[in-house]
Amino acid sequence: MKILIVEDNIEISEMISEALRSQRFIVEVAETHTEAMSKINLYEYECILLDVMLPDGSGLSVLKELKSIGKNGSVIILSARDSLEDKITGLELGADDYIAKPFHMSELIARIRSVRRRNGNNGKMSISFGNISITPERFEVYIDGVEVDLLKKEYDILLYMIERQNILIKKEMIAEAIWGDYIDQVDNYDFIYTQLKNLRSKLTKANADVVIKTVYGFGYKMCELT
Amino acid sequence: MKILIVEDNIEISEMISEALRSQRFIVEVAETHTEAMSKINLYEYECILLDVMLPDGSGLSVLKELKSIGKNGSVIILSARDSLEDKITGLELGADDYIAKPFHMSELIARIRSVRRRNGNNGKMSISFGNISITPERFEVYIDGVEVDLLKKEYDILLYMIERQNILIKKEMIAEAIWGDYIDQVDNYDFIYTQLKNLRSKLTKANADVVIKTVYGFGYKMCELT
DNA sequence: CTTCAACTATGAGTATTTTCATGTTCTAAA
DNA sequence: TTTAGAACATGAAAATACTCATAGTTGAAG
Repeated sequence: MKILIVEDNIEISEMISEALRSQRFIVEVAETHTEAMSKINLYEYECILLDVMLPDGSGLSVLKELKSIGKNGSVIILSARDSLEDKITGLELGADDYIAKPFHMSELIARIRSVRRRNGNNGKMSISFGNISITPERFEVYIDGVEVDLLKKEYDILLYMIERQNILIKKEMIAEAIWGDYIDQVDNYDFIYTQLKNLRSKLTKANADVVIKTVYGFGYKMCELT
Repeated sequence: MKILIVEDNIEISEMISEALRSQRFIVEVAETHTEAMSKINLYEYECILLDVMLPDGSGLSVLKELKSIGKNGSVIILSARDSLEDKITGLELGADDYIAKPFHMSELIARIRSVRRRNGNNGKMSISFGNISITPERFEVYIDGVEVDLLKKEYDILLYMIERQNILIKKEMIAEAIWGDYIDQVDNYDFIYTQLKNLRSKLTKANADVVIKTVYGFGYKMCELT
């Protein structure tokens, strides 16, 4: 899993590289439009993280050029501001996702994994946190190597939270991600409480060393047991 | 409320569809001038979102052609740039509104609603076929004016099929539309058979004058009772 | 440090969805 | 035209998801 970070600010790219390397990604960095293009021409990257602000041109022009020469690795746009304009232009040019700075590293990692899965890149990737490991292609969950039976909704929630490990997750986001449209303006979240209760109890019973913390008035956070 | 998005960029059209579907609109997408015209000839759309830049001709020519054959659904022009010519030409050709990219989804939705209101369709946004009528906003189904209780999956399927009335629908499409991704490679369609059985029996019990025909080896087709 | 209202947890009951076993219909090939 | 196998239908059972009533927690206001 080779990733190219196109970003002129060295502190930022270092921070990202470090986070990704700790997740066993192989990371390279390009600081300019020119450098990015020459690297892209020389090597294959499975995913490219593209800053929109570069010293010698917009990252979007890299994207454009990249698509015009027929490269098809996944591209995630990093934008300094939450600019809808960049987002639309980026997606229009063929980017796979968009993330606004500042972002949590784990959110970025979640996006990278999700983009990879969407693009069907090699089917054997598993995601893990603590002693929990998930194989999204097979809908299987292991804790300490032992398979755990989860119901579909429980599985959906667990996957969603593990992809966002250590991040505060609003209840609304969970509802939207797992239940989708039908959950527009609900007056209560009983269905989440119940699913979470059951999920938690299964995780505990299987001796998971991660825990779903409640953040009063906000949502939840999946953390490692200290 | 059926909406056609005429837009060649799939990322963008998907972003829009998703936003609209979450608002209970029924959305279809055409990627080219040709596809757009054939869909418009086949079905009635209450609103058409028209990108001005298409691979095989300007969206404006779709608009022109559409007006020349006397279709009167609302049309909203989506322009990649804030181009005054496009706006003027579009409105001159009979578009109902114009919105410049990038736009906020909420703005687009507001425009659609406003256009719809202007065109006098206020409030009742319902889809019907034979004596069946559905109010997607309220998840209600009426047959001969009498409300019929359907379970959620039954409702989903009915809505999906009514939207595609008189069209052959593959089982796979139903599965994908109603059950989503995790149905990928199933070895049987028992769940569809069962849902269909229950839906059919409810429709019959309520004296619907439409019927779900089976097309052996392919799927189903929703037809009016002859 | 109380109090109160909003928020969350939980067990049990209810409803919905899926699976299963079995029977029926359809189509292509003999 | 017969027949075999796949596709589909169906009722009932099993699995899953949701709702409800109730109880416990939290944090801000007094």
